[in-house]
Amino acid sequence: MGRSPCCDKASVKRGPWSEEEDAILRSFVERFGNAGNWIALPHKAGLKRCGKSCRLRWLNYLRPAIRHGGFTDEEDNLILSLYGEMGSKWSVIASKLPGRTDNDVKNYWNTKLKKRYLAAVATEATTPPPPAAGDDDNNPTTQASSQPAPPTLPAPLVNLDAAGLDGAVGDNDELLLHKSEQLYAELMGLIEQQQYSTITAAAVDAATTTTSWSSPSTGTTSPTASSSTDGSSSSSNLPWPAVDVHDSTMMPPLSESSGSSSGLFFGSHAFGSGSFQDLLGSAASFDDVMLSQEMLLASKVLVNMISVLMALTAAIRLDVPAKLWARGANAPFPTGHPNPFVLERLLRLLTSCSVFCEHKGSPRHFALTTGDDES
DNA sequence: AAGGTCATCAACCGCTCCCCC
DNA sequence: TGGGGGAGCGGTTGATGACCT
Repeated sequence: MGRSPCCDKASVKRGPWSEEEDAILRSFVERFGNAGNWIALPHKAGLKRCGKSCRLRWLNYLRPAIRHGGFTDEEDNLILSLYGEMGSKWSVIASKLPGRTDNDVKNYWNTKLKKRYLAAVATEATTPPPPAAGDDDNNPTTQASSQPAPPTLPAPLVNLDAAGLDGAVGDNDELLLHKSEQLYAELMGLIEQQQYSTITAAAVDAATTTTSWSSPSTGTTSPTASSSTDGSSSSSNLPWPAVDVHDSTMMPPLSESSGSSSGLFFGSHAFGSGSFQDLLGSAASFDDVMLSQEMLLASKVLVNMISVLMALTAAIRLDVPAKLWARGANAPFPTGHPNPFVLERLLRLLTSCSVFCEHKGSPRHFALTTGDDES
């Protein structure tokens, strides 16, 4: 029992369209549109084609202002970014690219960009885990804020060094822009992943009633699951506390005034008294966060990391496109709970940003320092 | 030169969404 | 309110050409 087919497949022509058929379809649609019904259009136009086929042919090929091939680097980056943000929503992605069709974008992804994307994932999979807990010499926070030399850090998700960023970094703005786009895409992917992390409703309710943003150090709960040295192993079962990530008091002051340092400033007022630095120091080994059972704290680390990463990736964009910036600032924040795996990855991504800013020589790497340093 | 392999992309298929009756 | 049907979408297929052996 299936639904009836949209057309009689025995009586319609299939396969590539001829120039004559294109001309008939183009002429008809330009005069009458789809006449209110794509299914009926081929009969009215005198075409021996399925209505769906006519629609597809018009939308993907005959429609005016359609561009085929020749994707620019900017389009590549946007597709990568949007894919990381929303996945294979090709129609939505195509709508952001004037003249591009969803079919074109989908094909381009499958034949070109997907390989690049998978290569990045493969590179990430071969990188070593973050250093063990208590290895203060590898604390990225303290070194990024007080030492000019790049610290010894966990391997970045996006291998910036492999792209030749050491040395004459400032000479290759295109590369820098590309890398920042990669970071941004990775970040949006993490946010999406975070949104799908699971937690029981009971744990949510329990945590919500016992935690408070204003006193992070006291808002603790005891997870029933044991801590793991592998952050990804038990993530879906941990009863992370609820945290209202839409609470404006938790948000750093994102601003579009990229020319002003204050617009990218993340002071102690945004994170609580120095909590970001403290947390990042702890999170240099994510296990520390787990073992300390400072679950609420960890929740805030996640949110703050996302905020900082958004600003960082926007800051190191050399031209900071307004639309991208706005998208970063307004992107939906996770409403779930920190998945340890995601948190660990975020830490490493943040590390990448930190190193990147150091390489870039950007004065904005103060984003990794405390608010007190800026005043 | 011929056969094989791979990349590309137009087109198709089947499903879901959503509007209308 | 529920069902029918068109529109739209994402995944997949297949034809074609380029490249390799």
